[in-house]
Amino acid sequence: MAGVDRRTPIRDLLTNANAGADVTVTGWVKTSRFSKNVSFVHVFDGSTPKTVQIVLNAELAEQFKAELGIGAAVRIHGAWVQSPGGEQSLEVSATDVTIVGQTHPSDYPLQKKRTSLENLRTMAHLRPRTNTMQSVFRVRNALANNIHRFFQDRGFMWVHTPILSTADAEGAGEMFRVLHGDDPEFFGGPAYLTVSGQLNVETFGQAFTDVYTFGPTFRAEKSNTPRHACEFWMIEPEIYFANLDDVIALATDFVKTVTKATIEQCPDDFAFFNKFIEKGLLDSLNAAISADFARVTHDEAQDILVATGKKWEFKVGRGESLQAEHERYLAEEHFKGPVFVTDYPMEQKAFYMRLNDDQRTVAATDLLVPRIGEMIGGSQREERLDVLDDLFRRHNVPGEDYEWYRDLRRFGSAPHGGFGLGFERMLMWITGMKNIRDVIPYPRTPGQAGY
RNA sequence: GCCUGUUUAGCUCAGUUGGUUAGAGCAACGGACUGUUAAUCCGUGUGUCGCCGGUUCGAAUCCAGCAACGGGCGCCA
Repeated sequence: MAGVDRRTPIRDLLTNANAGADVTVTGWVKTSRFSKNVSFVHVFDGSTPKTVQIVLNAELAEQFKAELGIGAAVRIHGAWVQSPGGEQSLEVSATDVTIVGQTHPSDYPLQKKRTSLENLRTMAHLRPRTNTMQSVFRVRNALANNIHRFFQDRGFMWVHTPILSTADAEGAGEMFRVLHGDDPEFFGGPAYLTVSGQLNVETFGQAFTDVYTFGPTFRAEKSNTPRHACEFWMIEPEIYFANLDDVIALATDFVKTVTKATIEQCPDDFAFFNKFIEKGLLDSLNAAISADFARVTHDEAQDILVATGKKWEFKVGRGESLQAEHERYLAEEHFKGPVFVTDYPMEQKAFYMRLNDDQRTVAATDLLVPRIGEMIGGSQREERLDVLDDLFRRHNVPGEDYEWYRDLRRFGSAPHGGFGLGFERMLMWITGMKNIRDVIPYPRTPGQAGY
């Protein structure tokens, strides 16, 4: 039973249309129905949203009835046969049943019926067994894989930027302090968990041309929203000999290619999301990735908002900042799809973004998408040392803390840019899930890191 | 950080102007029945009404405090 042939994944089994084979299935009971002559047990193993139907004769049913309730771990040996039932063409006619791990339905915290996502968060150890979480995490895996494949196919190098950092002012948010119990000076000073790999990856971009990061990142902000977590994964490509147009072209290619590949790989999971999580999800995703992404400047976006004549909670107009309500209006109602907003006022963006010729705006862009808001934030970086120093001053950032970053502008500087994409936000966009906590295996939010 | 809501059975929730033994659906349990598909039918209520005080003859219900968990906004991805 050990080794490579220890089981047939249910996903593979269900694609085998040839009846007659001897098969072994391992997994957990999803539901079971017993009667005098014939009984049915549905088993899942995580390889597919579908279950395989196991048929038991009266003798086996009598023997195992008490132990085949929801949640039990089982190994079933039997024949792969035609099914008279209406909802599957083949099924396993069991000859041997082994109860590998017992459970009792009356104690089991999950039930055959619907359970709220909120309640599931209180049992992080069991929620992966539910239909929704099964689909979410299969798609999370496929999305991650497709992201790597997108970059690898285009010759990008994956750079493992550090998790620990002593830089405390990267302009991307509050940081978690890392303390060594006995030695506060372990790193020669305060150390923190990274809020972004972008500055670090630039070093490698200036040596390998096209690079990206893909890893965890940490924000110590007490954000209490369905879109924020203290620990999340981020993708940050950085390309050299490139300008903002190249960054936008890359981001467009990225979103379209990766989304399309993931939908194609997980048809059953997307059918589930489309039916139970977000009605019309597939239509809206397919429409988004087959149309051109809109593109407007920050000034134009503000003009659009002013022209609506709507009463906004926050002020609109050139020079004002785009709030969530504005971003949502632009993506959902005005452009009805993803839209790049470019050329933000300098003071609204990070110090490293490239100053435009108007001396007022920077070559930055955010990609706004329906339901999510900001999914990507990117820019061309300031490659001119004198201008960078000026930006340090204007942003009140101590340039002396970034000598190594300034060095990059001294030794073979080249125009470059990139973007940061919140992995979970993209996952929410393609699955229709409404809360970031429900697309992370173990969500970390303020007050919540138990397990 | 600001604003706001929820907390009653295993789950999802109802519970009137404060009133006697606290309810429904589903789950679970017992039984019947069926090539069934979250099967169906019959039967059974399993509860510190989040916690702690207060008001009252009487509190799930009113008041104060606390806690947990959500939602909106900000910060951002």
